[in-house]
Amino acid sequence: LTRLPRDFLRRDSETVARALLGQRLVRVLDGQRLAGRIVETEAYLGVPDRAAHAYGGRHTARNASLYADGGTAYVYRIYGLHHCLNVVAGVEGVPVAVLLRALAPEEGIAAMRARRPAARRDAELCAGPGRLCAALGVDLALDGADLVEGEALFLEGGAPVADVVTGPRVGVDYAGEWARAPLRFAVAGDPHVSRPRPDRA
DNA sequence: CGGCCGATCAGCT
DNA sequence: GCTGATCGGCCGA
Repeated sequence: LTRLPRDFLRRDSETVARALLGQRLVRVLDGQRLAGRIVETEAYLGVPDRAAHAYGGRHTARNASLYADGGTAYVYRIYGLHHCLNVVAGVEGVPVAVLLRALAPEEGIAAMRARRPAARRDAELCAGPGRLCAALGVDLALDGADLVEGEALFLEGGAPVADVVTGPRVGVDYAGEWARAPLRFAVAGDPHVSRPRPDRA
């Protein structure tokens, strides 16, 4: 139940993406804790990364949070209706981040189910970036939130993860070589990971 | 279980 | 205009 310190997040995004596996994401909604263990992430490397929203230094109203200090939340809407939550890594001015793709639900599971009636099993509640946001009630109102000191959405330390698998990032085929780079990370064999699963060890 | 399709919108990849 | 760092419902097998 100890919070992750900011320096944990002020590193390069690939390091942070690996290190976040096994840590906990906590959302406080109506005074209740909804929480889960992070089991799947993707690293976005910023300016040189064709798949990243900050590719080529792009800096707009939508992605402004990417340029904030490590530990800030970057939330954006995708396909018009879903949301994705990123943990900004690095330091202020460096637009690198880690997309949170899946959680193993631990606390407030009934509340998550109420928000996601389509989920058939607990393993599907937070298996996917849009599903995770729906289950925890994360939307654009939390864009720019402080995940280190904030009260509504924050990160807590968890158990270290021994086996990590890697694979290509999802949905970025347009990004050429960058699409195939092994920048997706998951806890090996964890049933709460989204599909398609990464394979390489 | 796998594949297709519609939903819905901000920034142009 | 077109298209995503997506999901869920519906179809057929």
